[in-house]
Amino acid sequence: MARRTTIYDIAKELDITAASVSRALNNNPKISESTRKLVIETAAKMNYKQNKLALALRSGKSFNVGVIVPRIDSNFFASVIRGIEEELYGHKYNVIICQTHEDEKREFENINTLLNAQVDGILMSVSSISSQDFSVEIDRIIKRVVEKNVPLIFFDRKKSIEGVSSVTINDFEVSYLATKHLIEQGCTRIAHFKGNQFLEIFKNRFDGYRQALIDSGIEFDENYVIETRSTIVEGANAVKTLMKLKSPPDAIFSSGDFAALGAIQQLKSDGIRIPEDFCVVGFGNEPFTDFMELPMSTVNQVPLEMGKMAAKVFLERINKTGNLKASNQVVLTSELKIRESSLRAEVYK
Amino acid sequence: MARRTTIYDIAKELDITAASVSRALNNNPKISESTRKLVIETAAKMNYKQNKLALALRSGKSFNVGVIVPRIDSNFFASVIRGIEEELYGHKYNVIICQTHEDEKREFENINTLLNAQVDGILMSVSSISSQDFSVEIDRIIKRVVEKNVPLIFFDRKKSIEGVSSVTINDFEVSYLATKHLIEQGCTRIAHFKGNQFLEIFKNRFDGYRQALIDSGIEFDENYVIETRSTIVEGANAVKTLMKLKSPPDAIFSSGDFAALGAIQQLKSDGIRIPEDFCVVGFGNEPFTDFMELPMSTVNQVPLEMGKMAAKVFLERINKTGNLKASNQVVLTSELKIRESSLRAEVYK
DNA sequence: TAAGTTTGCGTAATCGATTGCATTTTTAAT
DNA sequence: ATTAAAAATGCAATCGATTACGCAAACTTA
Repeated sequence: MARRTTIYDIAKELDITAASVSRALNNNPKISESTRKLVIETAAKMNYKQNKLALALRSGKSFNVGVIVPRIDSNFFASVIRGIEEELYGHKYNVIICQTHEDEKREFENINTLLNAQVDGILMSVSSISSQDFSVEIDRIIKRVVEKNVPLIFFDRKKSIEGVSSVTINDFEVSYLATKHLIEQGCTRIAHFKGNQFLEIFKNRFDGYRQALIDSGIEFDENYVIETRSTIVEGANAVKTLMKLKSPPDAIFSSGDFAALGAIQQLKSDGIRIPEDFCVVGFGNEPFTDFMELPMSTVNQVPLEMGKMAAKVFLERINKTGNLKASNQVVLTSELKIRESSLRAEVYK
Repeated sequence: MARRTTIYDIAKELDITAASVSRALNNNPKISESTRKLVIETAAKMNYKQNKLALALRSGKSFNVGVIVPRIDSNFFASVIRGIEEELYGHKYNVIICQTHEDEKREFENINTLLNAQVDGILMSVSSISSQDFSVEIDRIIKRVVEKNVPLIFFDRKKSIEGVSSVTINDFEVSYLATKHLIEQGCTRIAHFKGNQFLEIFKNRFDGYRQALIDSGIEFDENYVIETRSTIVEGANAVKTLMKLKSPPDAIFSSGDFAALGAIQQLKSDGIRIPEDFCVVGFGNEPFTDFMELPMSTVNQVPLEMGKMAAKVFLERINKTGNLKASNQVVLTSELKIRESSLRAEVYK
């Protein structure tokens, strides 16, 4: 391996010291113009490239940020990461990706790995939490991150922890709107696929749904609420359960697109007409929702904006060394996309 | 910022030297059991975490690999990255993500950034190339990477460069199969949406398509081949052009799913029946292809396997220090997924 | 020309960990 | 008890860059 040129190599070449080379390359005023020119030329000639590792060790800044997501191959997370990368690119930061696969253990490991790698910040979306015990443990390690003063920014799946910034969408409001929309379409028995209630976003979606019912004078019925992960299979199973009720629902507001898709597939194979007999609204605006046989109503979580905003919050935090405890809770406005799966012709209402 | 504990802190605490602490923590045999125990306990108590930056500087191994993709928010690339991350996770490597947005300039920049960050390897899918000049320039910088002996592995969008490993799919063969399939369905005037011909994968897809025609005794007609990027708009426009021909085609084999989708949408709005009047096969197996009104035939590029394989090739390369020049060209078998957009009932053939 | 000021550059410490070599301590053998 | 061998530990260099400090040369100014 041809060893890479260092400032010492340049120094030797010019018979000066590495210190001068460093100064020449860093716009340090304590160097003569002539030497600077010489160094810069020689550096170019020798194809010198600064070793960021050495710089990072010395300066304490690695110019890497860690991003922790449950998985990367979902449109939402991939888009958020795209946003983060784009925003940070101009600021010379690199993005290190970690996946948890919704596994809390992996979450600890990832946080530790990133801290050991001396990242300058961590942007994360927390994993589904399987138990209160884990929740407590995660809180503990997160507090360690905060104590170390490593900027931590949650996006989407946040936890409310003092001193930690977050970027989320208006889950409650948009869920409220979605449910209201179903009511306006004439639906009266609206079911909900709720997500893991340890996660605030899913709690908020559930709350928004319930509040909309209450405000519309519709009785809230627990039997219409099923906890599902957002997969086609679980959505199909959930809707099967629902349709066995004495008084089955006539609409679903799902907290995830895939569960909604599973429900639609199941309903169709049962001969139920959508949207005439049954309306469905999903959540996430996965690309497929727009290309389906029946385009699905859903919520656009503005992932690109979310990623960019999370990156911006990180950059702000980095740039004000004082005022360390200030945390920043950004709430973006999401977009209810009404499509055919929940849009009834007037005659059906 | 509470400074992180270092081995020197532990050394001071126990009144020994950092060297001994290091040995104790690294299973070095030149240390007594008693000291080792003491050090390990104290390290735990003081919440010591190894600084990977210092280790990387000293050892020359950063345990980071760079991944360069045109964009991360496509199902294909996101899945490949997932595969890479999963495979490398167990080997303690981290993944740094870079996007080029199909911009050659960004591609240079990203390669340089990664080299400066001292990554232990680069896995990349090259960007669309806008001109021969750029192609030459990219070749030059890639050769620099090879000279520096930094492992470089192409996946999917490879370039043929000596000493560089690659993981691809059998683009020619599967395109041949897809075209043959269309012929078997009774299609006789098969068009092709080809991609950027500077990229081998698109060239291979085109060649596979053409060879299948020739081998089936169908005349190859240049007018049936249109270069498009894989977007809905370009696909729709391309099919408009095709349908204006004196003898319009009765099938399309598209080198991308989105262009195929655009074509289908356009054909439908023109009242053309699919698959009865017109068959379409895409490429990429984007999730939406399975959830469309008419599920689309396409090619599953096995991105997860591709990512894992690329990571494996990297690991192999790392682990054999000798035999440096050996490169590894892995070709995975992709899967033609025949769905309704190209599957005619017997009566129509 | 003497004194003070500025400029340019070298010396050496630092970031945190590892490791070859030297030295000390312990153990074993006679 | 003596000595050799073995084990444990310390010393100091190293990875590559930055920077406070100090010294010497050059430049001002009177």
